[in-house]
Amino acid sequence: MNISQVSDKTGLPPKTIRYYEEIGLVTPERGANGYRVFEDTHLHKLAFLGRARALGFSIEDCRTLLALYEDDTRASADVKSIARQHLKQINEKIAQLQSMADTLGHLIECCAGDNRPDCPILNDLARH
Amino acid sequence: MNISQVSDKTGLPPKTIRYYEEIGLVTPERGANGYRVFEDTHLHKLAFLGRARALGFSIEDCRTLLALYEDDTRASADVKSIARQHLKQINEKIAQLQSMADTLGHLIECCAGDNRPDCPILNDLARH
DNA sequence: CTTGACCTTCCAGTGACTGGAACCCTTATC
DNA sequence: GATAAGGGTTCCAGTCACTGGAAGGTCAAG
Repeated sequence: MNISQVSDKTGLPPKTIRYYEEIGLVTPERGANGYRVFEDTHLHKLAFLGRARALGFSIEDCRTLLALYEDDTRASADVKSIARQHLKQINEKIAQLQSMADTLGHLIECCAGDNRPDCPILNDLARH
Repeated sequence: MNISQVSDKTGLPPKTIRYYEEIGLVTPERGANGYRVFEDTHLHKLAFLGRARALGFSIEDCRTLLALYEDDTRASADVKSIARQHLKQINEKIAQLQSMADTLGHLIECCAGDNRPDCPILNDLARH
């Protein structure tokens, strides 16, 4: 399989696939012409990576998850621990964004949004 | 005022203040010794920037907001428009993170987290 | 034989800083 | 006057996970 077929099947851009090879997440062989040759195992791994990334896991988490996936003697506790930690960070991020959104929403409501210069948003940013 | 005093008063690290100068957000004079000399106006602008960044505005948005702030003939509608657009992006990001969190939370609940290898989290990531 | 769609590598850029090295200036103390 | 601590300065590299683009090799169809 060539890279564009893998791209189509996994939804990952070719650039991303090459990048994943560069950082050692997949290691496809090369054909006589220098093209990467992907096997089903690579396809499978890349799809795994795509889904893990879609859940927001960092590349390093993905590397660990992939290693755990390949390790028959893994403990599910290890996977769960990574996922829990990640979920915690997501929730913290959500809280932070929500706080921003609340503040912004309030300021926006207070702003007339007309052609006069008075603006509670700027007033708040400039508060002394 | 020297940079560390400005840092103390604004809460911005000196590195960040230098960076803001580099990209033209503030333009302090220099003393005979080459040190940056900050006036109250700079302090004020930097505090403004700190608060705008804390609300998640991009540097380019901050640049625009600062320009609007300094423009007596501004229309509050312009400020409101920037804020609205930003709020929209925040809300989109929250929705995306919330969706991740929901999926992750479900998978975590389903995972025994013991020393056996069976793991619904990995199964989901590896689904065919 | 040419065209167009592939593939390759390599380099640079993204955003908003952050860390570190190497070096200069100021102030206080000995 | 030497020295040491604690400022300040510049410049370069690194972060994260790609993404864009240039320059060039390969392949299949007409």
